[in-house]
Amino acid sequence: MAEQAQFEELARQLSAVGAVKRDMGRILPPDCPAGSAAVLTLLGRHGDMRMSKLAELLAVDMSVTSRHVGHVAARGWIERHPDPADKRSRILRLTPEGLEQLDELSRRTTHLLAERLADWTDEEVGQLIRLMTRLRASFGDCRSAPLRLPAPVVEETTRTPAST
Amino acid sequence: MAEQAQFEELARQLSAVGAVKRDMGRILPPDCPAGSAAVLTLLGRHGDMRMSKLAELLAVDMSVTSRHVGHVAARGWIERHPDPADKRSRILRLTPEGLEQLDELSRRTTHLLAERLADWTDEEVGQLIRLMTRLRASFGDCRSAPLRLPAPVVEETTRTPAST
DNA sequence: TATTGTTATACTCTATAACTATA
DNA sequence: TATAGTTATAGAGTATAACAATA
Repeated sequence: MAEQAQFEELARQLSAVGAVKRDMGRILPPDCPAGSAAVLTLLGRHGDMRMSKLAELLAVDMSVTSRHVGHVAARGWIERHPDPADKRSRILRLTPEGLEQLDELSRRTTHLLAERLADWTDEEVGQLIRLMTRLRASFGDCRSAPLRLPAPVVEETTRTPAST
Repeated sequence: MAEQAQFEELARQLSAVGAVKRDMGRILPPDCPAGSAAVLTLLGRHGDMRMSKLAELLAVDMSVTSRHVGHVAARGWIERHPDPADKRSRILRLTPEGLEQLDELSRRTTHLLAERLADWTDEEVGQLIRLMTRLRASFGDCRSAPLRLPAPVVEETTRTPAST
């Protein structure tokens, strides 16, 4: 088990990594915001799937997924086919144009990372990937398990209260 | 230098880490969204500072910083003192109430991470912190250096390689 | 009655641009 | 003229809730 100071530092790093994400977002092709890029990437990796499956992989609510998918479909990058096994479902599939868009995405992100991480070794990048993957796994499907808050210590603690 | 497949995977992990951040955000105290928490955390760590310095640490535009600071100041968690050396500037300082709020933040995030990362070793957490820190450093202050996009492969590459 | 997916609404975070007040 | 900070506006991402269609 790690120490408290480490946890605080990790929390800080998680908060700050947003800057990196935003930097990545700036190179995305027109009409293809981060949400759309994530949809294309996951469909490219895992193949055709239903909305619910995609929402799970994206780790966002299905309403959010629906919006992203709508954006992507409106541009002809994916198609939504009815699921013969369940008429409520829709099967998502990349179109050839979607594949092209995905290739363009790969080119851009790869190029950016190659530039930014020019002095990283293969092993270092691999290690970061492994740790981030594990981090996500450790949080996993906690979206249902609200977690126990530490007893709300509104009053006396280690620190003297500001007597009002 | 790492391989392309690694860069794509890292991009995916960066995109997906948002789920972890959102999970962390759900435990924040009332009236204290992530932006406010970041302001308090950085002031607690680095001590009093000016807006511009805080904006740099947050790695966001100063207009964004101004909004977050306004929110935090409105709740009495920080004070904005005039800078005697430069009347355009304002020095930010945590109040005792801000310190309490910061303690509560620490408690909650520490508790959550201790729960989620119960099976992580001290060394593993430290490694993730080091790699994320380095990642941020590698991206660094690239907000000014727009970066060269890979030649827009729409038609033939009219312009190639940016020879430094 | 429960589940899949969509839509409406609201909130947070962010950047750009216009503005003020100082330097 | 340039810089520090504020505010207005707009865009992206997300969650909740209400809803439709089907299981």
